[in-house]
Amino acid sequence: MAEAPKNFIERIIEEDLEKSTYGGRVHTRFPPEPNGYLHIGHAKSIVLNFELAKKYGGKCNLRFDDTNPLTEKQEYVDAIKRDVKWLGYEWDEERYASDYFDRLYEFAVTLIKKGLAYVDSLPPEKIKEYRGDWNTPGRESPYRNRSVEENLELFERMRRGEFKEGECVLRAKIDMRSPNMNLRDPILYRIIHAPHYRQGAKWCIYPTYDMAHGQSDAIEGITHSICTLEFEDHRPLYEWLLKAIGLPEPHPKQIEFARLELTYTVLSKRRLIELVEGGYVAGWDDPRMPTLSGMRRRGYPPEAIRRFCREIGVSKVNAVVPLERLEECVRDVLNKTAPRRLAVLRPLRVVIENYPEGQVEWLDALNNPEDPNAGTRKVPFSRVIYIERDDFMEAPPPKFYRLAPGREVRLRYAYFIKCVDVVKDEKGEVVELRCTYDPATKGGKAPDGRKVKATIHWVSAAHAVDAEVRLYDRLFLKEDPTDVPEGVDWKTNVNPNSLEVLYPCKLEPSLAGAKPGERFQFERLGYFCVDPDSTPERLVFNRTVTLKDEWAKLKQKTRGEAA
RNA sequence: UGGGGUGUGGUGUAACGGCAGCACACCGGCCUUUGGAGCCGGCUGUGGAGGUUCGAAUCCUCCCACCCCAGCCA
Repeated sequence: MAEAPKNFIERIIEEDLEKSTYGGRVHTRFPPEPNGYLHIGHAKSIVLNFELAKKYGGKCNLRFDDTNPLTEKQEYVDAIKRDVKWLGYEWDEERYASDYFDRLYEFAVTLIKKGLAYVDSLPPEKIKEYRGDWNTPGRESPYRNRSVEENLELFERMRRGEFKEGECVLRAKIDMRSPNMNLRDPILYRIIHAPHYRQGAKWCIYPTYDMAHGQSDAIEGITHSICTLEFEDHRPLYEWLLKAIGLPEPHPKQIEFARLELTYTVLSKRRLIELVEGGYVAGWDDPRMPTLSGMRRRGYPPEAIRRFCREIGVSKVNAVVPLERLEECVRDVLNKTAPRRLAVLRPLRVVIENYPEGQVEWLDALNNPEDPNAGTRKVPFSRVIYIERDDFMEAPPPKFYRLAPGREVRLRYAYFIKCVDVVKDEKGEVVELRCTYDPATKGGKAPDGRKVKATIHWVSAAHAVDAEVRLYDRLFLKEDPTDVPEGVDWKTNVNPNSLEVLYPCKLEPSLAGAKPGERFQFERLGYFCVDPDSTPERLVFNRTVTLKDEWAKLKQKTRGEAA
């Protein structure tokens, strides 16, 4: 068998395995901060970390990087755990950086004792000023050379709450002239007089990311600490701290990869919050949101998201992936798994003149042509049916194969019908079609072998179940939603038509008992998922994704050429 | 402007000194009781200039472009 192509991270891991850098161990972690909901970008990291562990017989922890009590909440922890599980992963250990606060404090004391950290009493503005910039080396704080004893005492007083926020911080003593800003005496501990959602009022000093992350990795025995590209500059600090504290070797290895970007999507926490708080969407789980909870509600199967994350690969190149690619994965999975049903979204009444009044036939329909084991079901046929408005045109253009005056088409699983008359209202709008059917074509087969160009879907009017259907389109008008002229709000790129609600749509009766979360293909239309808002009295479906539509593409193309 | 990183078809990724491959998209054909699915075929690429080498996407030099860094966020 041909070797599966390896990404650069797998290469590094295999080299470590070969050299036994970590005694043959592989231990990764997914380290979210519980201050927001997980989105498709996190999914890339989740899939990467968990599947790397699995592939090499290692472990993967779920670790909450909860070092900032101002923004973190248990609610987010719960949501994150739910989403990771939904995606299909089980962590080996559930850890919290906040559980390490005691040890982290001891690490800080160790650094002070080694003369590698000091309490700085410069106010925030001064610290910023002393840091310099890219072209100017920083200056050393006048407090940089306090004695170990003084630093120890000051740090202890910080812990006891004797200082106000901003009055002092603990800093690593590295190099104020370093071209890497992260090495200009980075802040390790700051004072925040706020209770922590897990630690309560125990602490009023909290470690920064740099102080907490690598040390947490080391505590947990993480071997490969995978993060995104923006932390590349932090790696020297990551390594410096591990060594300075004297954590046992081998130290975990930080590896950076490019985060996911998707067209027609924003993934920054800040922007996602703006969408929710600005009322552009109904909430974090709005089916238009790129959050995992939104996608779940939209009807995306977790398998599709996993597949997508594997397909896009891992590298260090900032890459924007077309949204269509995700949708293609969704279609792929649903095509194999979603039961087919007949549903008419925009009903047009059709009377079959030569079909006996009052007669009903229950016809056999395949549940899934892709899956022979899916079986069949019965759908009722009668004299009055609904078809899709789009499936009829009074003056059909070339290449339009569906119903038109005088034309014959097949009703899926039923009969051939021919349009003999068009009924309009006073405004000239088509309100009803009069058709005839050919009794010899029952089941959709013509014994004389004649062909029709199209097969359309339909629902018996007398048996139809009414439902609300929510049609979703991309949330933004532009591939890059943040692309706006100077001074213009990026949210002007929000698509005003990203949601269209249809009612009453007509469903075949077998859909009557559909439960929230159930997914179906409405034939010729797309995949649909029952929304949690759905009740037995009023069914609500979300359109997950449309089917590929050659006709729509053709229409668009000819329109483009005409323009 | 200092530092760190990255450039392979339209898009995303392989090839790690030896035939530039794969997937998606796109185009064409076949098939079809979903204009779906499936099947077959096709197009398009190593950022640029030098150099080393029998041989360079790969090594060297210079240039160009893009991304990240000046939070007591992560």
